[in-house]
Amino acid sequence: MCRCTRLPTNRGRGQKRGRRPSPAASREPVRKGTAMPVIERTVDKNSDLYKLRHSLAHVLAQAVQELYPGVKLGFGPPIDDGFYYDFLFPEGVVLTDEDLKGIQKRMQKICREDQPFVQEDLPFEQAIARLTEMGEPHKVEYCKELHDKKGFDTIGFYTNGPFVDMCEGPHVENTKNLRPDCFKLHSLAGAYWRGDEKNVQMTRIYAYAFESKDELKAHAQAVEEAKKNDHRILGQKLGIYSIADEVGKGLPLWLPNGAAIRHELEKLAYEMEFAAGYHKVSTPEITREGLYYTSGHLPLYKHSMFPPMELYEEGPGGGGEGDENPTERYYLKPMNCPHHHMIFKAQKHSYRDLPLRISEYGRCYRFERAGALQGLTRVRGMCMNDAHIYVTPEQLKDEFKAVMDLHKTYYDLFGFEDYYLRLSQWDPDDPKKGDKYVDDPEGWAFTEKVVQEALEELGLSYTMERGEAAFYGPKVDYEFRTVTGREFTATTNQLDFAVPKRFGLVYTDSDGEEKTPYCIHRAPLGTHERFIAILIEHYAGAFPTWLAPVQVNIIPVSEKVIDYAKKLEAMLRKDLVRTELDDSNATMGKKIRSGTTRKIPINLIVGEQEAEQNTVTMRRYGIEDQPVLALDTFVSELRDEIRDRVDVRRDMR
RNA sequence: GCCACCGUAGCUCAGUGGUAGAGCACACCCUUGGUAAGGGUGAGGUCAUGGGUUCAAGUCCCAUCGGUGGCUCCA
Repeated sequence: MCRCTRLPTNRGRGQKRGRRPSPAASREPVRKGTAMPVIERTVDKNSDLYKLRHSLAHVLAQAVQELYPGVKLGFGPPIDDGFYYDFLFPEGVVLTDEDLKGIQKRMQKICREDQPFVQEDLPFEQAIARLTEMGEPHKVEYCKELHDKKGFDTIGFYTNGPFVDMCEGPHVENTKNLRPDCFKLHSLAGAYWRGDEKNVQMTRIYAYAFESKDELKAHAQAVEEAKKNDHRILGQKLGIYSIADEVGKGLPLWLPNGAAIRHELEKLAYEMEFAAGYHKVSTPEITREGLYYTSGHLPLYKHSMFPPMELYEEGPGGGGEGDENPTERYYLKPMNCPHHHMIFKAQKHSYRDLPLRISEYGRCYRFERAGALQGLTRVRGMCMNDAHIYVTPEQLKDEFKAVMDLHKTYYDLFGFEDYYLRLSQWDPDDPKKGDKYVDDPEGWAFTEKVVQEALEELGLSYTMERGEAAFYGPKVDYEFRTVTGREFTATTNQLDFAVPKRFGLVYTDSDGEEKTPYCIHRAPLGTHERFIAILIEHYAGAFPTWLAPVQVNIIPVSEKVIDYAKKLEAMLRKDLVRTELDDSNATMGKKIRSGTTRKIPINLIVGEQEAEQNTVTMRRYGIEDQPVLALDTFVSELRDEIRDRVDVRRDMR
């Protein structure tokens, strides 16, 4: 991509006009696209911080036991920014946010006491006896597991004051080492025992904890600050999307500004895919059920699909109560792959056609559970940057690598740095593997080797997850964290050695034999919904010009120059630049403020001087200097900036 | 789906049982202004929805719907 031609970024240029800007205090700060405050992801178990958090978790349990006799304990580990503890409260006791204050107070009291942490190891039988006597059924269960499955002969316990917990440690020496002002209980949540929703739901209390009061305060502030970049806040403020009860949860409405971003992403994808030899296709959003038996979505994926639309002899809606047998069932598509396979099948293919790459920004609908929905990151209706690539075994690795390269091109363009790759493989030792994976150990061995080699040949680092594969093959996911700290798979590259066979897809090889192709499922721009959520947060709502919903805002100094401003607007719009003219009856300062708070990348000031000299004064978002540019220079350089998708503020993010 | 909390104007929020409020945004008028909020006037709400308690409910209770934070699940 050419980056040599670009509009001046205004930095280092001397041209300034007018007064100095007013004091910064009156301004909306130009936010950086920061993610969550930096958090230690893996705290060393012997570090002071780990001991502190671990010990405070015990103090929390101790305080809760004192205040709510009869409470049962679950797990209480240190986490990234503090710790939590899970409790099962006696029947009828419901904890609310208000109660946290009282618990925190009791904890602080314990911290002021002189209670040494004393460690002891008990033989397994004695440990069970003690936990049983303590009335801790969950601890007993876990203790047995440590013994039976992990071979522990002795079990560790820690005692401080009146409180005893089964625990491997380590801890601080004494509760008085725990500062009462460096932790804060901040939220309550339901959590299933051992993370299994078939188990009882316990009450989890979360806390922040740091080594000093200042760090705690800084963390709480950073969390507040990060929330301002939340795509749900900015999406509302910048008019990107809206979710209306009347339409349905998880079904976003894209406002004009959001639709403009979608348009740019689709244009980007089209250009990249066209150049890489993809063929664009289009498929319907509803489909007869039979296709999903072929694909295996029914019944395997049924829980994530909207229930079917049923047709009866007498027409849609049916012939009434007695008419129980629909003649046809249609489903909203949850994925595009079955349709793309049908497109492959619609024509006869030779090995000469391969790799055959078919792509579509396809709309899919999934019945996500209500509690899982979240802004744009988790929705029920989505539009996916999908493509399926059919290849011979020989082509598989290179094509998989080409998709990884495409990812890299996109990620470099956006300047993404804060993400990681996750390689998901099957789990041959999973007792339920028959339900989760295609039963073809050789296929798994081959494709996993291909994927791993591809990653290594490209020199990419990744984490490996056993048991996280798709049912048809291994995959590489690109994982992101939102400003609120949630992790999401943004984009994906998957290998499929099973489904083409189910569909009976074949190509004629050079030897005249019909063979089944491998398939790569890929979505390097993910779905519009999740990807735009990431972009909003990444750019803190201040998009580079090519992606910005409104690219140029024209601010006439007075009505005297309205004709010049209108001419300018018409000229830019003719060039397909998303331009607005602020001809409202407001002062110039007000218009600048408004253009800036809307994070429009370029505000143009035009007054009598500009009109006379055929120039514009360019005010870029987040950049102080304001050059005066000849009109044709501005237009041609803007055109280049947009065409080359240059992000002039890249180094400032 | 489960646990906790929340739902008042387009947005952000105040209003703890007795005549629905503010700021921003919006409309109109004055102002024609050279770099982050000029002034005035006005419109806008069955207080999410439906029941209940009460002489009286935005306020108390119940249910439903929606949102937030988690758990589970996932692009």
